[in-house]
Amino acid sequence: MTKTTNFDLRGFMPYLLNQAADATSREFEPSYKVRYGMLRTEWRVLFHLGHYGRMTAKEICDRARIHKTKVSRAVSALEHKRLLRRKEQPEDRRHETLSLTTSGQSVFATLVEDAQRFDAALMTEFTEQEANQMRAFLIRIAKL
Amino acid sequence: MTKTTNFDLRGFMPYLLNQAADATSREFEPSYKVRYGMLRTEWRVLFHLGHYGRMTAKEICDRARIHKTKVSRAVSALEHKRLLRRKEQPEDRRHETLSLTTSGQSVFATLVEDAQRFDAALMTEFTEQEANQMRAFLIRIAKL
DNA sequence: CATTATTGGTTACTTTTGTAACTAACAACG
DNA sequence: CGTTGTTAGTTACAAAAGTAACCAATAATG
Repeated sequence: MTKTTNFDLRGFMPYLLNQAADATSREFEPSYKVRYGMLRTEWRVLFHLGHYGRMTAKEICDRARIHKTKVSRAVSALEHKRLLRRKEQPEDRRHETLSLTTSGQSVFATLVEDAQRFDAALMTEFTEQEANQMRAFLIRIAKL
Repeated sequence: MTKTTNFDLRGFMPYLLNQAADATSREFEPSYKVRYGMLRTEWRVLFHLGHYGRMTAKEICDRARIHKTKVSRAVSALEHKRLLRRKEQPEDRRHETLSLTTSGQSVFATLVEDAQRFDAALMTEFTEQEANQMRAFLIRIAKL
């Protein structure tokens, strides 16, 4: 006897969120991958530093909710690309403050434009009100 | 001179979608991981078979938008767990139809309950109307 | 202050994913 | 029919992510 359920994946929020996240992320990926050989985590770290200014790796972990090993790897990758600089804090030598180099800032500026263009294009099909509603919803879901 | 931009990640849709998707998926993961040692892709394959009945790996790839190698691996994992059965089609021996075993069906039934419970809990903070709006939005974004 | 705990960060090792090349079966075309 | 192309699916190898153990610096405690 084959038991039939009425459960549909297309109503299951985690599934829908993943599909939507995947679709948009894949589409946006080339923006940083092709030109700068960056990985998603690197992009995120760059954006946190670009937006919030200098901060420590730990702060990035907390704000962006990325595991410290991922951040650690992204930081050294960005350092190798000379987009970011570390500076050990004399008052607590465990901390190192991270900040973008000049070239990091200019890459950030370019990528910001790409991101804004992408987001605008993505949202053309929605009203401004819908878009804001969505953002509010996602922020609540993600408990950001 | 530190150039300040007004770009905020918290308004960038791909970022928000990923944060929300990650948050919910991580929370839901134990449901299939702890008890059945399943991976996310395995869960998805199981759910496609559970919901749509017997189908081929290719169909799962297309519907669920999962790469064929991932599906291939998930299928053999589920097969090893005796949750799924393959059957070669005589009219075209390249195809193999997949279907859940009895035990696969009962695992599916249990997991459906978990999923429904999880989704209900997740959505308590939202009105039914909001939830539906969200789903509609995500389906459009994901072009499902 | 010596010992233990905690914290920021890295590294080694394992698991999972992505990419590309491959096999086997069938289809299409000359 | 034989060659070439396509399709479903697997496998081998490389890249990335997760986990846990680790190191060095500081904080907390007896």
